[in-house]
Amino acid sequence: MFTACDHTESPFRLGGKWTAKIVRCLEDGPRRFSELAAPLRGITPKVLTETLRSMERDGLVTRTVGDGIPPRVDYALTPLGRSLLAPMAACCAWAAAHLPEVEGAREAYEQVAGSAVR
Amino acid sequence: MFTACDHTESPFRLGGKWTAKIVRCLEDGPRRFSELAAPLRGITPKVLTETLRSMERDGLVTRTVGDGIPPRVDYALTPLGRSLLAPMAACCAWAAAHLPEVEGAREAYEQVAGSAVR
DNA sequence: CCGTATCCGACGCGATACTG
DNA sequence: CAGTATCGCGTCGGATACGG
Repeated sequence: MFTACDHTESPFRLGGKWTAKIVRCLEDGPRRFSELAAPLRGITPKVLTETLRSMERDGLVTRTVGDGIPPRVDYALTPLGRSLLAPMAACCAWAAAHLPEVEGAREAYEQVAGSAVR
Repeated sequence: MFTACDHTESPFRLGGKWTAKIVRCLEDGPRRFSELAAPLRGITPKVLTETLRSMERDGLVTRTVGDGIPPRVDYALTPLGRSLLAPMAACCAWAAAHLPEVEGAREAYEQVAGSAVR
């Protein structure tokens, strides 16, 4: 999703299940691994690691490791990642505003589909 | 992706591979099935049908069937679907503007990862 | 022209358990 | 604390062929 607008193919997609939420969690500053996991309820450490790695790979976040016991790792948005905040906020606002409409449309559609079968 | 911003779970995601492109294809008015398939190079009829159905289900597009030979079916954005254009344009603009950066970051990351292994 | 039917591989995501 | 190691399953997307 959200490749360039000219219908060319692009190898990167921003559509991971958790990506948007992680960006927003990092909006107000760096967060530790466990600080990210807490608000993202239900995410497993494996998936959180995977997602953060791919975001790091794409230049959206940085990963800084502190040396000590216990370990401390901080994740932070890069300027590139920060530039994502505005467009993503627009989409999030859309979702928040129109979720009820979508759900209503779904219910209405189920009615029609259900009656069509019978 | 792009559920409500409050970290609640939501059953709907806008992250289909072709959804965004279809919305933009419909921006300037209704399009027939084949008119959609043409610019979306590589999409199979099955997937196009599936995607359009789910968008119809969510109230984003309408499907109007003309009676005649050959058959004619037009797809058009609903007001709800049209309201998606603005936020999506923001994301598409981001992608267009920052795609090179992301690709650069990927190459740089490959360098590091590759040298780390060896 | 506008789809449907079938089959299938790949990947995303999760559960669970374990480690430096 | 911050991960890694395995395993598994469901969904998404694609190839191909056929139908009204």
